[in-house]
Amino acid sequence: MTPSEQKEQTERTLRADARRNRERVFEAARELFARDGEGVQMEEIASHAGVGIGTVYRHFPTKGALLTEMVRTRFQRFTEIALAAEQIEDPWEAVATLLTESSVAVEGDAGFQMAMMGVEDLEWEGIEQEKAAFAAPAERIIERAVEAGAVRSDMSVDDIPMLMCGITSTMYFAPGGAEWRRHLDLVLAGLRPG
Amino acid sequence: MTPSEQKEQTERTLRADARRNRERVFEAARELFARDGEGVQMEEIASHAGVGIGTVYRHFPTKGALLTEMVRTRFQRFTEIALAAEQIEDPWEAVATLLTESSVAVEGDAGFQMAMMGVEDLEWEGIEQEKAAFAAPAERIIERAVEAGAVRSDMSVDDIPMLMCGITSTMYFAPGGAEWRRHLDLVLAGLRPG
DNA sequence: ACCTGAACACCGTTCAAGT
DNA sequence: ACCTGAACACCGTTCAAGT
Repeated sequence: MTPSEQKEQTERTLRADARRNRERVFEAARELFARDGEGVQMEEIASHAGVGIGTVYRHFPTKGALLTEMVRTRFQRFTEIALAAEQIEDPWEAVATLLTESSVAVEGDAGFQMAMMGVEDLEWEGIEQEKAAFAAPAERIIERAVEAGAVRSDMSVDDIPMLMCGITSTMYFAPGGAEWRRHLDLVLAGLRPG
Repeated sequence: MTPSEQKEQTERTLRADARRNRERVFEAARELFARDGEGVQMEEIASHAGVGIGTVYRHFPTKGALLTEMVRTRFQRFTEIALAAEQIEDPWEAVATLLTESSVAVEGDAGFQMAMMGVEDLEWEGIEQEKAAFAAPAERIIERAVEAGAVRSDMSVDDIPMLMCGITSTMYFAPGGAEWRRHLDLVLAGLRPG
């Protein structure tokens, strides 16, 4: 049974009140992680969700599992962005939009920023599927740009998380500011054919 | 009294055995932070230094203070690198060497990497002097490169910590690997005049 | 089945007692 | 003056008792 099958099964079997609680816990965690980073306390998440601390642990075995869930939903957003960027006609614009929109998506979420930089060693195992779903359109965007001579010929899809991680580190270091746009500009310039 | 004057005075006034202990604690912390990151326990630092936990706290009021001291010595290394790079004749090579050597200096130190990325909010207050000492030669290197048309005309000294932070995030995410050199390559390409 | 919160474990920090 | 380590505080996690 794959993790996602297991999860679906769980969701189906869950009693209505339990499902509501699970959802509330996750929403509370998402909000608090976004606002305050990975440092929020489990007790705070519980009270924000209106449940006891034990209920948080019933649905998510560790704090890390809660983080992994949060990262999973963020990754789905990346995939949406990639699919939309693929529709852009100009090959370079597609690449630039992919990176810019992805950065914007990360901008307001301190917890996700920390996760992207690998601060805690996050459980990436539950996220393989989402990574693959993102990689497929991203790969097509890059291949098209390479063939059109719009980016350096050695650009690969593996450059994206690497560069995103760098831009994210600027967001995290200078929160609320626009310094990361400067970083993005430099990185985009570095991707042009040389 | 500036922090450094205070520190010097402390060092002078310290009893010989106390000074030796202080040094041992700092060395132990430096090694362990470098190897294992900011996660090392104070107790581990103490036993590695061969002193009681109370002695660690006698010399450094918090774990953060120990991290700040470690970062200070790392910054001094950056300044050495900048002064050496300034002697390089080719203006572009000076810039490239500055960034490359700085990256290499960060490579083996997980704790410093985390500090650079702002994981814990580090006390940067004690490090203003070291930052200024680095900024001076770095500024001269960049100005020369801008005037020679070797880098984009809007490059500034503030780009350096930003870009270093990004490269560091790659090191931290893919430790032991050479992926960060690819990141550096891209960044250097982005600095070329456009 | 699921929920709750008191209790436990772990680690940063303090402080009374020792030299 | 300086050192030590037992004790405290804080936060992630568990589990016995409740519905």
